[in-house]
Amino acid sequence: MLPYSLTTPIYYVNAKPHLGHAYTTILGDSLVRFQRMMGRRSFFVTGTDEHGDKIVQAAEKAGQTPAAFTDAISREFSELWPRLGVQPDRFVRTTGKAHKKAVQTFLQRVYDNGDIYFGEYGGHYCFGCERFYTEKELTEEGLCPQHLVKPEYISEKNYFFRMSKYQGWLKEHILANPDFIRPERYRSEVLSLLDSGALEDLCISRPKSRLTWGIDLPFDENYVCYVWFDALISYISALGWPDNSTFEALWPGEEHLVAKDILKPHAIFWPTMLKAAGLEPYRHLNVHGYWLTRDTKMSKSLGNVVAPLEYVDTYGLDAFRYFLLRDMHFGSDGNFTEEAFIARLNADLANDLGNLFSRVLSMAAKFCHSTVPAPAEYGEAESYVRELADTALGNFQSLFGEVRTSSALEALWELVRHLNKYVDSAAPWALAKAGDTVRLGTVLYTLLESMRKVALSLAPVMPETAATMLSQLGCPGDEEKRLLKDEIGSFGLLMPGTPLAAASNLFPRVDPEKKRAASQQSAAKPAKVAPESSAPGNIEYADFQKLELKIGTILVAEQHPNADKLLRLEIDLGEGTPRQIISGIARHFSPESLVGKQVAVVANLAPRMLRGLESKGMLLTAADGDTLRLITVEAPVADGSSIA
RNA sequence: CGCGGGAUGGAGCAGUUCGGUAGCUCGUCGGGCUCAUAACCCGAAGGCCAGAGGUUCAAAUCCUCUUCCCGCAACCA
Repeated sequence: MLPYSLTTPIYYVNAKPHLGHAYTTILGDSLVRFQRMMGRRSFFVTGTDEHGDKIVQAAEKAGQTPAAFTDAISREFSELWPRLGVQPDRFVRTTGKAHKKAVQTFLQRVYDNGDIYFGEYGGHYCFGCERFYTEKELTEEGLCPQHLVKPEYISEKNYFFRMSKYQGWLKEHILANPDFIRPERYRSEVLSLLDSGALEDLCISRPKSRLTWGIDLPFDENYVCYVWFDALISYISALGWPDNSTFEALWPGEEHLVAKDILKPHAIFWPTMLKAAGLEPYRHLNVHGYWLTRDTKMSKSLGNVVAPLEYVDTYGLDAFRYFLLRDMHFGSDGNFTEEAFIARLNADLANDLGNLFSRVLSMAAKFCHSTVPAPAEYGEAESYVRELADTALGNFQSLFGEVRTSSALEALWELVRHLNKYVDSAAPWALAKAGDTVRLGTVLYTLLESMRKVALSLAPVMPETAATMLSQLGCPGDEEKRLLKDEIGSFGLLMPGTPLAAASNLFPRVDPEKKRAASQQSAAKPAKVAPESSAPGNIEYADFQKLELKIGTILVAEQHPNADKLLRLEIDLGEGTPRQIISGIARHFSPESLVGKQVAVVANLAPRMLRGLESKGMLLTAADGDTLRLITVEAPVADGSSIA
């Protein structure tokens, strides 16, 4: 059987890990665990991408060297994965020695093949953004869309990868391999991209005069390699290419897992790069959508992207993993809300699965002294359960293998739900009352054996819970020993006489009302109960004092000339001249309604250009769902009055 | 016309590739059971599948047009 190797993207370390990273990596982990349980040798790679100007900038901002900065953020990623139950076989860093060597070998090889050439790169360069713009990206007047200034046309000598040469080959490859890019919608998107025009060659270098934080080109020491070329090669450098045999063993069985925003580099750059280097393309590019959080639209709230990781602490890791894989249909966007999370946890995990374990183990305790009973003759109902178990597991396995985790879990739940029905119709308590121990044994055995199959199937998604369930069923460690595919068509592995757990409470129900009250309490708590300012999440009073909060009167409010969502405000803070503040509240307030109001303002925020206008401060508002309200005073005060 | 996604019973979604009795979860209402985590089981109500036109024996599904939402990128200090 072919080995299975899977990569997540290597994450760019200019920001800390968030829900999106967590999802991709948990999904990857589950897929790899699944393949392992199907009997395939497997290998799981994740890592961090650490070169480029953005990193240099972010490091400068943090007052660190790029090396120290990337070390720190990279560690945040590598230390997060164990907390999420993820165990990569390799964590690759693009600043690693082996990776550098791989990139240089790769470049040299493509260079020797004649697919890298030295050429002129002309473009509209905006010094504010420190980047080039294409004609299309500029405004109608030919200005930088960010700063609304005329960019300078500069030309620069650079190295180019002859990507255009492989356009025809790539298109044929995608047409000949319908599941090369999946799901279908992204394959279509790539095909239309290829059809829409000639592929341009890819600029793959930056002169050291502009950027030194990168890997030296092997054939010109005045240049470093530019981001994508460097980053994509990590997928093979992680496997030891060009040296060791891991690569030989695993390539080209490679699966890549990415979010839709980086479709183009993976679907177009990467295969053509591989082709140019004389390597086979990967097997599948699996593309998923985004998690939308309710707060995404509300720009004013902070930290909403990290918050979901707190769900792991509140509700448990396995519930979190289950939710992510169950609620997002692969390829589409998904919604992450606490309501949806609790609803899923209660319905699927507590009511269906948890309660099934609870009631069956409890009956086994009452009627069979907590040991596995011996089955006698299977009747029609039992045949149906066995048939359904085969069908459900079969569907689960084929869907999971296609990365359709949501449908796969749904298929498995058909069995879980039926087992609850079967309990009701077979009514073991009635059999016990009537003294029919033979029939009772058959029914309970059928339930226990089916539950074992469910538990085993869930191991890739919920490793901890699966281990608990199997241990309660008297077969601890089976998730390591048993192969999932052997569970189809077999029945009767559980040994009669094996001791069972006396009770089970896998997923306690969550009361949404109480939960909300509790989380509100805990939000209010830290100030009172934990005056220890060193507690994480709290700030020192001195930190608060750094903020200069003031009241001012809005003198002028008008639509930003070049932005839908922004208003341009002039606010009198008692400083003689009013402040110009740009605020993203145009969707919530009409300009007329604001003039004359006294509002709260952060007065000492660093100025920032917004769509061409400078904003010197920030207007404070209260967000209630989608509704915004101004923070104002109960009676008029002098402009410039401070808030404390 | 920047790219893309979507509109299916009260809510959230499958189903659309390859036309053929409209399905799931939650919620609501009625009933059952007592092994269980106020859970589970049975039953019911509730949809002319956004609108208009077309193809077809037959359209949620294919084609054309329209309307309305959303994501990305911009415009979150």
